[in-house]
Amino acid sequence: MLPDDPQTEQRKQKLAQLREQGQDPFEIHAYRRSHTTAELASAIEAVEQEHEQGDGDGAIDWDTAGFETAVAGRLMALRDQGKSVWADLHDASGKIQLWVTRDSVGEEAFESFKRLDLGDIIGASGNAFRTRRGEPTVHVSEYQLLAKALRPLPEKFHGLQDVELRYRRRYLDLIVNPEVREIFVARTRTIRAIRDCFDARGFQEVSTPMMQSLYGGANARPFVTHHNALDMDMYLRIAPELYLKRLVVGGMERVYEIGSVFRNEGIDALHNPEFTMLEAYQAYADYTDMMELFEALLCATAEAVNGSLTFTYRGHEISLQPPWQRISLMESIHHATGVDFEQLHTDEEARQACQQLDLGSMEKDGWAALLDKCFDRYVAPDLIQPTFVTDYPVQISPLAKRFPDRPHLTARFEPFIGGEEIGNAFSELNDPMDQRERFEAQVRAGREGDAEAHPMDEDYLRALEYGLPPTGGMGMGVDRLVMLLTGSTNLREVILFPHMRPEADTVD
RNA sequence: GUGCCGUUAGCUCAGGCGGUAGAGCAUCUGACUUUUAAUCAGAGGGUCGCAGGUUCGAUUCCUGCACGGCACACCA
Repeated sequence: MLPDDPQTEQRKQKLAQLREQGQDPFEIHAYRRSHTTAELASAIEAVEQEHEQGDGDGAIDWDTAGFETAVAGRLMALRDQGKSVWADLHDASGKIQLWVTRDSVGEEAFESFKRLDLGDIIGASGNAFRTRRGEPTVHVSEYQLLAKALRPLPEKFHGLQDVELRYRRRYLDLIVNPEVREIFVARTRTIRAIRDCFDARGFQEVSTPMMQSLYGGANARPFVTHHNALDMDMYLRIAPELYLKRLVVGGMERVYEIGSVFRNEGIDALHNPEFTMLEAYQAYADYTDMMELFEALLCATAEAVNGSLTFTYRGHEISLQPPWQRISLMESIHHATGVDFEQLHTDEEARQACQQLDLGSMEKDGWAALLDKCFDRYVAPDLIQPTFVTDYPVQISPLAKRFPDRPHLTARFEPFIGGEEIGNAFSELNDPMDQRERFEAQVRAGREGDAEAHPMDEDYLRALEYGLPPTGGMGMGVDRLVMLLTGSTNLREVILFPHMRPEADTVD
């Protein structure tokens, strides 16, 4: 059990006292309210407008014009004035002021109202009115304690600042930092806009396994778990890709999935081991269709969150107005660094060519890793306005289709906004023989120490052998999109419960 | 994983060249029937992250550990 501080001890005593008096708040099962606080504020405004439009002369007499209301929420401020108490009541929609007077609730209830604590959940009913200072208020005639808060809340003015506590105790963060709730409203709107966008285009939302006996669809290390009854290790998925394409083989021509994926790697401002991925596949389409899809998705989500196609991210004014620019991956690197990866054919040549650049230690890096480093360092940070980076080399695109006339390149792109990659898309490789060779190359890379290489997936190859239509596919990190749209600079600001090491006191 | 920095009251933060600490909010007592970071008067509250070491004495110095932040590494 966690140790109690004196304030908690005091609150527990108050609860014990209530129980002795037969007023245990935890015995209450429901409270029927007539208004949320936001509804009540607009209802009060409506009364005022009616008064103004009618033959209303002068001030409203709230004793007659007011109306009965019942609200419920968390007590967030108490301003005791002796024979009257002002309180702020917060609910999910906002807040409302309560005015409790001795005359309105009676001597006994008035005294026990004063014994309530900040954080207590109460329901209150009474006459709605607006104070002289303009605050919509309920003049309480009856109230009920619905749940006792046994622990004191963080400070009302500064809120909860400690980032560790904010993430560990997100409930507290949500109670005292109203802007946090806004971010998660934006997140919900984003996901709803994504669904609307796909649904309108005739896509079917599906769920594919999160626990898999074989992982794939991305270059990442998986988490391993164990199924006891089957006595077998399983992997948490790193991507839904290979399952979704099996569905396209099965005739589900337009599918998408929004769900968690898990990657066993470091944690930082842009990475959480579990994050939310969107993937979509469209039969008879190619990667250029996916570009349009990205443009449509970003526009729809930005409208849903910010009501505009332009927004500010890290000081940059960004416009999502389509069409977005396109640049070729290797040309952009050539342009920025003078290194032309298309002319480099071995790891050694690539290392030679990169000597003059500031890439840190390169001994372990091959051609592909150096290309990545060059791009990340010299090109990506400048891709502020939405840009499709195209034509990825086949070596680093094991699931993407080649260009017939340029077989070393794939019909693949990654969109960048604000200097950050927000997704990945390509024309899907549907040639089972080519796919087998790509897997074999991955398996070789794995044997040579690439921990993120794909394993061989015979069933996926068999599915391709039944025939995958030409298909365009895309993936997007939903959390990063929400970061972008909300101006957040840390992924954990848009994930309700980001991963943390266990807190010593709370585990046995 | 490596390096640097941090951890002081429920919360937000000061402070201490080694002699066990302060403020604001919150809490408690009292005053106050239009307040809203209410106000006024008074009071209580601390294993200074944990464990060792040095020392007459450690919250302060040293070492280790835990958790967190930032950077790098790994990685979308």
